[in-house]
Amino acid sequence: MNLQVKALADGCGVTLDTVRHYTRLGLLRPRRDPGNGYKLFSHDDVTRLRFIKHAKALGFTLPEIKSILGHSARGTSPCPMVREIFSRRLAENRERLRLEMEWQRRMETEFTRWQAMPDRVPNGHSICRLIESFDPNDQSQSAGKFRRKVKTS
Amino acid sequence: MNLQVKALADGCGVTLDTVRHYTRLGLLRPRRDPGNGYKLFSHDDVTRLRFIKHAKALGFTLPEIKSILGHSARGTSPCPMVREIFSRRLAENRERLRLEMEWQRRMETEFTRWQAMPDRVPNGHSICRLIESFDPNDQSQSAGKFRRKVKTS
DNA sequence: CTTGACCTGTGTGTTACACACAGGTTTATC
DNA sequence: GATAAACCTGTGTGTAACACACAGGTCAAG
Repeated sequence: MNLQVKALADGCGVTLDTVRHYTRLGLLRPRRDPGNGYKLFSHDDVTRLRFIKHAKALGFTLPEIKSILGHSARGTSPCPMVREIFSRRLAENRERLRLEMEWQRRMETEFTRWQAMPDRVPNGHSICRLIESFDPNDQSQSAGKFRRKVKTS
Repeated sequence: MNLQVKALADGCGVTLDTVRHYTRLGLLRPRRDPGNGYKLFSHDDVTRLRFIKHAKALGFTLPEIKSILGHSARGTSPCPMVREIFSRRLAENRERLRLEMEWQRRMETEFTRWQAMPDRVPNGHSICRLIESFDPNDQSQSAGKFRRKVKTS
């Protein structure tokens, strides 16, 4: 079985760039066609790619998946590590969601307040009154994590 | 007022790298010391940096903030745009949080199921039974949808 | 043999910084 | 005044997980 990038991608329902990305990270290890340097994937890579899809759907990161694949290649059971990572991730997300829900409520309130405020033209002291009138003073930490990508496959 | 990077960062409670980062993005526009090429920030930059902190706490992205600062520099009121972006962000986050909460419940259930499963050593067909036993209600993954083999040139 | 569709690898951009590094500047000591 | 330590600087690179752009190779049709 000698699949080129497109064949593997189409067969597994991912994009070309995804296959290329995983290859660059070392999650897939294609041979190279000696003639043209093209990547050639085996059936083993199909198994790996499907596994990666599963693991990603569960919230594992690519470095974590790489580590799991490493265990697998060395013949040791990755299951304990998998449970541990997953458990930690669940706890993290539980806490993160709690904070974000709380923050969301604050922001909805803030927006309501803005609706009653007039537009102002900026001057030397002020750039946007709406934003500047927000007082982040609270026990709530800086919200750098507020926006974050999520896949909902 | 000629503040170097550290003075501005300390004065506004951000890291050196934050100031440097905003400068690289064009959110701050220091002059340069002709002697040594060091960045020199004005009081105007202090106002901007404080504004950026506020806006970020509200969930605005740096590109959005840059756009708002542009409006401000041109003397037009950024308030309508600010309300629009903020409104859209609120709706996005509402939906995102809803989906994430749902997903989180599924994952907690999945983890409970895993606790009852035995560890297995990987083989050619399986990498980790736990992960592979998860069914993301997805499309079937039958083996017949790969293309023909590619002849190696 | 040439056109055009299709395919390939690699390089770069995305978010918001953090970190590493080599080198310049200021301060403390002798 | 010289020197070493402490402090500061700019720039380059890395992070997560790809998407996009681009130049060039391959292959069937005409």
